[in-house]
Amino acid sequence: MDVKEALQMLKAKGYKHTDKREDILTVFMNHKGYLTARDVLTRLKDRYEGLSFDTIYRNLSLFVEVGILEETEFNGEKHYQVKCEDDRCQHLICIGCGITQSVNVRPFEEQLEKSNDFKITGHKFEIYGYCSACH
Amino acid sequence: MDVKEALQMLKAKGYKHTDKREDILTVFMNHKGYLTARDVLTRLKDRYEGLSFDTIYRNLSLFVEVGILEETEFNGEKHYQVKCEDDRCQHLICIGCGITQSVNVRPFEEQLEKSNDFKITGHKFEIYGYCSACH
DNA sequence: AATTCAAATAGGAATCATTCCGATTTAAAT
DNA sequence: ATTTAAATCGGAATGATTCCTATTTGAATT
Repeated sequence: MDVKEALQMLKAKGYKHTDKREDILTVFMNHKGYLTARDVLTRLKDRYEGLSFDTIYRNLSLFVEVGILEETEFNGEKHYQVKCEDDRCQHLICIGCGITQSVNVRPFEEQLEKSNDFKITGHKFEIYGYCSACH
Repeated sequence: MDVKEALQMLKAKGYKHTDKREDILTVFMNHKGYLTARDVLTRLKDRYEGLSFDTIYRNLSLFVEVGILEETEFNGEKHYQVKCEDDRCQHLICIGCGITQSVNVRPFEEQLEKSNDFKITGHKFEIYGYCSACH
């Protein structure tokens, strides 16, 4: 996905084009990985003197809603990145009652570490939804 | 894991036994799923008039450090539950630079939904660690 | 049973991310 | 050029979490 495509997705849903909106999208399209609202503000504050967190957060939420970005939380902050197309999976957490069901994917994780040259220090493996009792 | 075992883990590391500490552990051992600090306070405020968030959070962090509980964040809050023994896995996030590597586990997720009678509304699939550039 | 001292706690202030709100500005359709 | 809803600003409000200082407590020791 590129900036042009993202802007078209917004336009298709009736949202206006603004310079800030485009620049926020550009920041994400040129970055591989997660960014926080503060990261975005830091990258754009020179260009826009009075850019507010309200504007950043409002746009980030919009982009998630429209399907341009995806959001996750860690280290006490929300983090955003361009949405990946291929789905992934996790550990079951009922958002109705909090009941969890776990899934053993350890062998898979061990293989990942070996084949990706990545030193694992922690993990998060969750699926949110409704369990049978909360449907 | 039960309360007695958890208390022994604490004692082994030189932490004192307190009634509050034991009651917080009991709350978790009797609950299947995640709880927030507020959830714990709600369950114990009748028994302990002036129980403070500081005490709750200090103990929750200690329990995570010692390996009794595990922590995750969603909906803007930290959530805790008794630590699971079997590891799980995710999506790679370098805690040095934020770079991510994704893994397609969609077929696995589809099967989970069918076989667990669980309606998936969202997911989180992440592994924290260091990528090859940040070792 | 009394003493001692580091650990634990209470209570409230401080911090930090995020959201809210009223006033103002802007995009883009007319 | 006009109009109007959407977008933005700036700062206040909120809510979770952490910090700080005085006080209390567990449990080891006398």
